[in-house]
Amino acid sequence: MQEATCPQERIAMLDTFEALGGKWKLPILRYLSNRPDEQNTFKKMQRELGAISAKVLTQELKELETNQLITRTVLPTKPVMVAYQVTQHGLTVIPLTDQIVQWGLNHRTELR
Amino acid sequence: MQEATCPQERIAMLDTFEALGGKWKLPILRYLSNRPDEQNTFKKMQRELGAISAKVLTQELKELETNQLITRTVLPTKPVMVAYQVTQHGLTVIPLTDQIVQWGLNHRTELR
DNA sequence: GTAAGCGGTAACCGAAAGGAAACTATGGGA
DNA sequence: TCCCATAGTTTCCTTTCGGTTACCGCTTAC
Repeated sequence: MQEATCPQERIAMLDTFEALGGKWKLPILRYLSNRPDEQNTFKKMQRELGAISAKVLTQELKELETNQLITRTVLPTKPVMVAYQVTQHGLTVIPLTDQIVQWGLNHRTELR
Repeated sequence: MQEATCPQERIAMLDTFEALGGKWKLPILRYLSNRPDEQNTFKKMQRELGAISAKVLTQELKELETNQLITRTVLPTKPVMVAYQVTQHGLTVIPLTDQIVQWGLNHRTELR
């Protein structure tokens, strides 16, 4: 009897969703990859990303850092600032998000 | 001042998640795309996909049909059977899922 | 008649996700 | 002294997601 679904594929997909799942991780990675040379501080990101709360932003940034997709740097400024940057590994997500965007555009035209 | 995030990209991503989101839609599409010539009936899929409940399977299939990613055919058998097939449009999801699988594999090796 | 297989539907539940508001600690300026 | 800004943390709340169980109508086999 044939295998229902290839288990290692399922596991790989689950790995991806675990690292990139959640409402804001992909937007955050796209945001940071568009601003590789700026001081992407917490408050600046919160202002510019849209309607994300501090709690969720903290959470998503932590998980991205755990998965080595971004780095966190504390700056020696007077009110301490923290800057986030996308890593080399984090940049590998961009082609994937590009394809997600492309599929969404195509899907919309497909439905008329 | 620069745009925080390109709004049309965000919308396209949300479109994709709306059509493909949920625990089982991608596995179902991969399952069906691997069996284009079989009678993929409800019960057979439920048995072979793993731990999916009838309620959720019904739900996911409905949404996939709404988005024209699969077709639903009632067969003229004595106990009525229903067969599902992936559409041409549904097949366009496969390259995307391939990349999701690939990224998951790569991510695992990246973390050692 | 009764049980089994088909393709569902309806009611209920618990867990998780995400958002709002208040709060922390630090330091600078009026 | 009070207020502002930084970067969070904590508590509470609502919504959503997926799963369990029971049930329906239909047909065939025992």
